[in-house]
Amino acid sequence: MRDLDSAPTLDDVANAAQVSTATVSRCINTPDLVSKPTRDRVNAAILSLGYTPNFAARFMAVKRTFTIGAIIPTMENAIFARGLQAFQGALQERGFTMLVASSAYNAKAEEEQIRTLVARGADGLLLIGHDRDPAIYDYLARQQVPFLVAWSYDETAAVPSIGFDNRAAMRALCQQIIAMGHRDIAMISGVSGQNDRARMRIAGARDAMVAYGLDPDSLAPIEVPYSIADGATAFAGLMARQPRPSVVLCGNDVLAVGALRGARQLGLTVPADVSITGFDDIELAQVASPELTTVHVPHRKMGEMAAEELVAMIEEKRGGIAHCLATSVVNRASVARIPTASD
Amino acid sequence: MRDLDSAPTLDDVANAAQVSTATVSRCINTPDLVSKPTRDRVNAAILSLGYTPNFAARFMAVKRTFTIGAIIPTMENAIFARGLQAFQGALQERGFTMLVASSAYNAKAEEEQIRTLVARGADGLLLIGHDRDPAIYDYLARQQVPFLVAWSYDETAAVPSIGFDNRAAMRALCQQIIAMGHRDIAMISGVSGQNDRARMRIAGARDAMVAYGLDPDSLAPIEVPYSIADGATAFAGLMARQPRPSVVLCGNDVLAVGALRGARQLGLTVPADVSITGFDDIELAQVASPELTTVHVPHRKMGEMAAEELVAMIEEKRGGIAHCLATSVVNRASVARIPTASD
DNA sequence: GCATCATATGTAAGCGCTTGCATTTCAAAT
DNA sequence: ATTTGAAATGCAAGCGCTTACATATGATGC
Repeated sequence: MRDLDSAPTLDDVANAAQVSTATVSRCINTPDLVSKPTRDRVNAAILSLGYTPNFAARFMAVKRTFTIGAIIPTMENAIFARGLQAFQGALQERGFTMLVASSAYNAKAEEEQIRTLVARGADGLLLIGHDRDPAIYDYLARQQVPFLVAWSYDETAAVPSIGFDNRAAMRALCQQIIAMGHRDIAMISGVSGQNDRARMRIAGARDAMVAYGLDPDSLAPIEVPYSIADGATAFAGLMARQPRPSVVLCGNDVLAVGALRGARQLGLTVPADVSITGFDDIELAQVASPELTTVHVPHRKMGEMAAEELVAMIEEKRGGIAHCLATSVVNRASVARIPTASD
Repeated sequence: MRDLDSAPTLDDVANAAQVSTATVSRCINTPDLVSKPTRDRVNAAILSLGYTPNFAARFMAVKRTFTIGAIIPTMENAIFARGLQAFQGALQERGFTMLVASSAYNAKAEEEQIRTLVARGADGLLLIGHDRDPAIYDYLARQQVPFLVAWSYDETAAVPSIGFDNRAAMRALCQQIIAMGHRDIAMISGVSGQNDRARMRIAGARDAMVAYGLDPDSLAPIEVPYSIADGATAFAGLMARQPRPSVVLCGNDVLAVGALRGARQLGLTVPADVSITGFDDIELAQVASPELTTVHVPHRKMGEMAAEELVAMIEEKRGGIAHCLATSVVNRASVARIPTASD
């Protein structure tokens, strides 16, 4: 009689089916090695006991979990959701399970999540962006856990990444804005401290300004957390500047929607009074009114590629290969053309 | 010399610090039982080796992981994100880690995720909605894993839930709609098959119609997956009905935004030509234009309470206590008052 | 009828950790 | 000086599983 006080174990099944634990294990993992009658008996026992293998025990024995951990900055906005969903889908096709943890844009928390996931035997990790304490990379190396950085691409970084060129993407958008006649450009950025994506987007905007002979320092981006409310507040601040910006570049769509709200509160019409752009092209961008001109990022594709690459790294025990995906500017209704007298 | 081929273990640390594994373990878990000099020596060894405890091994020894699993239908829309974020926050305060998996509204996948999380030693589980194969509840009971159902409240259900009364909430909204003069009511619902929330919302709408002497069958809800595109398509179908509905109740905000888009495509003005309502009150509802009249759900509160309750269930080894949170109708701009000739 | 071999099953070690119990150490009390 | 007990540490079993190796069972070929 097994202990009713806890979940059934391999042993319980073995007893019930009158075989050894080895046979039960084989029934589960390599059924071909077990004769049909025995197999049936074991399966019946498994079913009737409601047995599920204990992962931890299996992990200890084989050192594989077929689990991939993903640590994202937040679930609260849709930026990562789509990519992750695709990531998970692709993973599942390959027999892996995804577990996600969110760090709330907090470096310390992220580190803890990483340790948690590794300690739990994640076979690999998906991380967002490059910026983090080098100690974490040391740790990962020491633990020999394959990992991949996504949502960011940096050919100079030592770690493999699958993403897009945030800088070039914002540069392209900003160049187009300038070409449309805008000269007084402002920007609302996410907090760039531990966020290379935010930093690169700022850099891209400055690049474009330099290319057109504008003073990049006049961009003077204001940095706030990625939320609608913060976007609105920041926008109000920007509108007080002299000269008043004719366009506000936003670090992402959420911020842009906030800016839109800010404009409405100020009684300004977008894009007639002021133009606004986003970044990411999440659903929000099309729901907003006016619809946002933004940078389209192939989130889904990125998630799939990340899964593919990460699994390959694990299975083939090799380093990762970086991939850079193309982004594109999508023009919608939130940007106006400005007639320029000269220049 | 330890095997450089794998992560350092307790043994490695013990060797390096010249103590037994027991002492190292105590250093980590009950430092008070270890003398200062020894502790320092051990900590130094831990640091220099970059040691992290192996969770699986610890789990095997103590049967606790301080991990809670959450299985949500999707990450793709914000419905669950806010609640989960709050859930995770509250969990963290209590020393637990949250791991989430998404089932993509697929019952089979959900079952697998549940097993995965349980097998990985989750101390407890957060599930969304009541509808699922009874076998899963059996399994959970047999494995003795505490779990809590959220986003749904059902006092008659045998399992503990923390949520709100979807039926009453929709009833309240619909009653108000009728009171505003609407008689031709249509509805776009999520797929109600394995989704008690969707079903209850439909039931609530019917309740209201019955209360006002309208034929509830005329509601004839059309069911589609929760996506903007599907909402738009469904809306177009509804507008072809005779008589044309004066209001379209939507199963959630995402669908409502889709309906809004559908209306725009048809050249209809909301709410002048047709009214539209949502459910959930996620950010989208305020970003949409016109802003959505919807049912406000206290997601954040729900997440926090779920965390509190689940942890209590685990720590105190007791059953869960159901809680029902209040929802409220929030009136914004997507519903018009209709002048009724009579009655 | 016996060696040979494929097939089916069992035995037991080991994965990394915790923890009850045993042992050692050392200071305080007698 | 001896006893006593608290404090610090070590020993070793056990958590549930996999798997190399050993063993048993028949069928096959000579």
